[in-house]
Amino acid sequence: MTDAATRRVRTRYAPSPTGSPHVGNLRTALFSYLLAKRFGGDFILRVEDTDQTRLVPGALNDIIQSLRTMGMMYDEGPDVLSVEKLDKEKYGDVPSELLPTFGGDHAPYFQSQRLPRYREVVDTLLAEGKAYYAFETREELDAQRAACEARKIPFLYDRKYRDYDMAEAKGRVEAGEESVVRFKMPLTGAIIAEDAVRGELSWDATSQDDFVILKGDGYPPYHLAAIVDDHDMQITHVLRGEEWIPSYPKHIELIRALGWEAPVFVHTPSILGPEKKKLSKRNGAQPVTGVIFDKQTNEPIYGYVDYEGILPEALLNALVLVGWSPGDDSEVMPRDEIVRKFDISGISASPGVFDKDKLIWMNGLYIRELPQAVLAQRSLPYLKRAKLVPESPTEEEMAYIVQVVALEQERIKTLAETPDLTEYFFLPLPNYLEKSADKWIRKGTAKAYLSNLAAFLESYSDWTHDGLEEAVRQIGAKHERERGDITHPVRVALSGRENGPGLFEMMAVLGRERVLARLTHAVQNV
RNA sequence: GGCUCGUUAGUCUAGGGGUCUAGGACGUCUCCCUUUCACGGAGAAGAUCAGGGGUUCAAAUCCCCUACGGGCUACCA
Repeated sequence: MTDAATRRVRTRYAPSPTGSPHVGNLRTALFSYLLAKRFGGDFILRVEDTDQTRLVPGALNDIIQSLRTMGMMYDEGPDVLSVEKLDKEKYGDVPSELLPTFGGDHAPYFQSQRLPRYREVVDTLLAEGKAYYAFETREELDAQRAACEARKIPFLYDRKYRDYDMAEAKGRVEAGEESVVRFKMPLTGAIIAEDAVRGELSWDATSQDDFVILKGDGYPPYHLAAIVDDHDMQITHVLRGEEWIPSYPKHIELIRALGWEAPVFVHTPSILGPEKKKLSKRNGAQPVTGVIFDKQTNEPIYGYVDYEGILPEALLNALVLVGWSPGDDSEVMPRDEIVRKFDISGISASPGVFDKDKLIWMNGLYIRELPQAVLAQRSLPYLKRAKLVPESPTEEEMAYIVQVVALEQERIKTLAETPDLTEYFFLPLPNYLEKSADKWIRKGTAKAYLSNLAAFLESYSDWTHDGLEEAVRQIGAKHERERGDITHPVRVALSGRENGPGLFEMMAVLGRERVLARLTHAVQNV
């Protein structure tokens, strides 16, 4: 058994802070997180910020925020101190409450803060004749590429400096000439590497070229940095999107040249948008950042807009099912069950479309399982945003909110639709749907019935579900009404619409004052 | 164009040579429950397992070809 198989499992999520994560990114993070947790190992967040020109302020915050929201906080990664050192102009700020005070033993976790180490590795490669300086300018390279494209032949770097005299090269570098360092890839033969879900992958060496491992600006590109860090941070399993497969031969050759042991590589299938294209911001992938709730009080801590009112636990459950299956028919699984069942063998090789409908269905399932008070707390940001409830509800107002939300619980599919579903409970008077008013209030003898009911209810004492049902049915019967003819006019008068919770529990929650006011209003003004 | 990965119903998936006349879930439709909607329950439609060749007594499952789709093809990640 190899060392890697017996070592403590350590996985990593290594995003580049060039944008907010979307479900595709997050799913890769999730798989990494789950694998680590499955085997009691460590999940590491490493920030791949070697391209300083593409940094997007706020991206870092969103990356950390989304991990927190999803309950997959890293065991090692950026901490308060390392984030403080960052240029806020370029990275944006991250609230320190979001960050651990101590990042871990393998700091720094920002590649931009690890430059000396990369330089060291590059120097070793240079000294061993496994890499070389190259002096083409970007413009020259671009011209070569363009020429190849024009002739419709594949462009590969021509390795002009591969055998260039090292002393001479060093002289030019020391003289201040701009240069890059390139890695000597094998010239012939097959490059074979193992992928944990696809098996053996193979490339012909002639399809590869000598890629850059140190850029002109002194930063390493991904290929070098990731390999060095994965080694230094003792990563045992690299889970990354399948878009990395083409550069896998570069990585494996680098690892071999350095004499290191390779981690297990797991290329996860892409998540596709509805157009069957890989998910990206361009085809409608929305960033996943979320409302974060305090564990004790369930109060929202950060006012983020989340993934369309989706509960993190539902998103996690729905997401894990794209590209992974436990092997049996289970789908709705609490997080600890997912952790228990997660394994590389269940990861599929084929890309999948993320099914929004199924997510929403699953979210409804999770919402129905929420205790009423928790559901109310989680709906609160949405209700506040819609200005239906005050910024700081009193205890009494909160109690009403809980009752209201509880009535709609089985109808709520996403938190975002809570305001629409419940607005008539909070508005002074409901917004009457024309169609519903025409059908149930303005037609026939409905108004006489409603006005009679209002009069009766004014002095009615049994203001409970059963009591109210008794009262309404009694008055309804007097007007020779049956079934829907009894309830619908009342329902529309009270809520302005035809659909909603059971009429009598609705009346009980609304209370006498609101009920009478609305009945009267419906008779007189609708 | 080159390289590379993939291909089971609209979607996510199970299955890895015989038990597959292909199982589950979302979505769709029908019915039941019911004061409405929803929930819940029962059922239905929907897949020649991309196509074609092999291998085998036997293939969704193994091999090859083709088609289609994705990805990569930077001093981006």
